[in-house]
Amino acid sequence: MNQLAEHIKSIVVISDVQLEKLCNRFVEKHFYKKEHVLHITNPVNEVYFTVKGCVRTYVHDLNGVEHNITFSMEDWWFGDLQSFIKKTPASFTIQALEDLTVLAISRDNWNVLLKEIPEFVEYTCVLFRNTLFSHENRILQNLSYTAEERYRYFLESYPNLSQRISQKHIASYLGITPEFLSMLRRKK
Amino acid sequence: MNQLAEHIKSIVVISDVQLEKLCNRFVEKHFYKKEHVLHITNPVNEVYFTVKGCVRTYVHDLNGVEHNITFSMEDWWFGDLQSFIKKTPASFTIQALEDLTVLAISRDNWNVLLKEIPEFVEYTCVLFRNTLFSHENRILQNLSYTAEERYRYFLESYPNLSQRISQKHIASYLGITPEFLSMLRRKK
DNA sequence: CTCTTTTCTTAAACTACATTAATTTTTTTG
DNA sequence: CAAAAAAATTAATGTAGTTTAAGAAAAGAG
Repeated sequence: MNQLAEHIKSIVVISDVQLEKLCNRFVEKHFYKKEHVLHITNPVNEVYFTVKGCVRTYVHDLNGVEHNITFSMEDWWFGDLQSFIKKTPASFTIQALEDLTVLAISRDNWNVLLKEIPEFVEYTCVLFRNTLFSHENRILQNLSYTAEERYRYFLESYPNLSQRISQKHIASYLGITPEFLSMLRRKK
Repeated sequence: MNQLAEHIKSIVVISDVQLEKLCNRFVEKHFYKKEHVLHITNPVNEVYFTVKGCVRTYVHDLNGVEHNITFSMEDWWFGDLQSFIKKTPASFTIQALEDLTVLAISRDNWNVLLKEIPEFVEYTCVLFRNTLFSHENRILQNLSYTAEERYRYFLESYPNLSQRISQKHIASYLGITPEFLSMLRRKK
């Protein structure tokens, strides 16, 4: 539970008492590699903080092709936020890419924390904002950069991730085929 | 000033007294068509609520080519949020595409409202979340859809915008050349 | 450790979209 | 309203990235 506490303290000022009240609302969960944390069509009642391992969040397009939207690893949050908040069915599928330990928080506990712990409001606001900013940058990159430039940027930004995730999945994240990524890598 | 008040009331429950205190922190500003509301390299000290007109927010890539990131029109917020919050230099340029009336709020007033009016915190949180969700959808679309599909989706989502904005700018938003968009339109 | 499955690579043919450049249409401005 | 400037169209040629298919390498399972 300590890892979440550290993460929160790195973002907002909060007393240890409040921090403990906060952390008590989370439940540790485990998933095996390849297991689904969240499956489209299921209701979404939790979001997750990653303690150990990594996951991919993806969608199926109209032709049934999978597209990786994002990866998450230690100290990152993940989940289908849109469905969690709007109470709509999941639109993403989330799969563990390694054996996974997370801290899960239910919608009810989430709402309790928002009401009772102002620091949690602040913390989540900062998280939302940062996510929003990284989305902005990603949209911008898709418009401005070639696949090769996007790949190089991905390597720079997430050097450790690229060691842990198969190229097939990286290609899908970049919006290209694995074959083309393979060609880019050879060129280097 | 009424228009902003209406917009806020459509999102959060708030008393008329609070609403007036809130609205008083905004200043009305005018820009002519083609004028820049915000220019890269300038400091960012305001964000804007659109009363009348529309704007485009864009970047220059490494080759100097412009890419439209987003359009905003009546009842939409715009600005370089990232720079506004982090106090970094602007990374976007924002240009009026029509004669423009906005309500501007300075960083100082923004912070006052966040402290004094809890409903404003709630309101901005909802705005951030919605922006985040629409960014998510856009990233997803860039990965999954062809230019033609993205164009059709744009037309459906913003039928009035497509009447007011030149195709050159729409093409840039979609990440294609005006020539190719022209070809797609002929095919229809 | 072997068999099976999945992932990665290579290469040829193909397609969505870019580039260039000329022409027409629309918008802006004096 | 006429001249100039900007935007839109068309068409030929070029290229980044896809598709298909086959073989090599790596990972997973018994």
